[in-house]
Amino acid sequence: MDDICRAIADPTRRAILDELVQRQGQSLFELCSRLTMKHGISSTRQAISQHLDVLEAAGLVHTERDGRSKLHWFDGRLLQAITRRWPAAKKGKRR
Amino acid sequence: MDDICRAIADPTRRAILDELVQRQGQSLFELCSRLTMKHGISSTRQAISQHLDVLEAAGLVHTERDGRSKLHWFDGRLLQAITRRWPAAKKGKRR
DNA sequence: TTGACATGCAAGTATGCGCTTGCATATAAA
DNA sequence: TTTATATGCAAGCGCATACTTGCATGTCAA
Repeated sequence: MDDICRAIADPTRRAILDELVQRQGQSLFELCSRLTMKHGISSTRQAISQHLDVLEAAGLVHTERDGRSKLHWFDGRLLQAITRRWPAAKKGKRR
Repeated sequence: MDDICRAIADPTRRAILDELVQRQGQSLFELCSRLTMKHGISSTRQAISQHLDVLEAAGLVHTERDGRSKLHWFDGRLLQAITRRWPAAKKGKRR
């Protein structure tokens, strides 16, 4: 839970998740160019790679090697734990 | 969205949300003692107060003054945006 | 093999953030 | 009023972390 919440605390990592939702199975290079083009992110390849490590360690991204590329898939199942832990209903104020 | 994700990235703030879910309308002092007793958190009152400011700025906690106390309510509606933005389904890997 | 391509590793830097400390403000009781 | 209670404000410290830089590893084609 700690890893998940910290992983989505960074705006670049949230953009990476957005990108993977739009197109699963992207390589590091694909992600870098699409993040630059569509999300206005000007980080280096190494920075994106480190973000992907964080997302993978949190269980939000799964990977698979394909030759000299490494492909990435988003998996949002663990995010459900957030709304399960803190129900949305706002209880009325006591008066 | 940025405020929400950063707000739940801290373990003490997550414990505060847990406490408010269990008992809404707590004052700062109530929260401090209950966090110490039940969650093993040994932060000062000022630290908890700063965490509450972050949670309130993110819209996850609403407050109301009551004499010299300030009461706090949890509101988890904005947390729904997380699972709405990133659907849980994990698409199959392409082979 | 050589060369190009895609990623991995590691050290250094710098900003952000959680926390403490000290004092100030506001409300309620004596 | 004086005293105690509950919270607010602000400066400073230390650590975590996002980022860059440079080099290394691994894969494929010619």
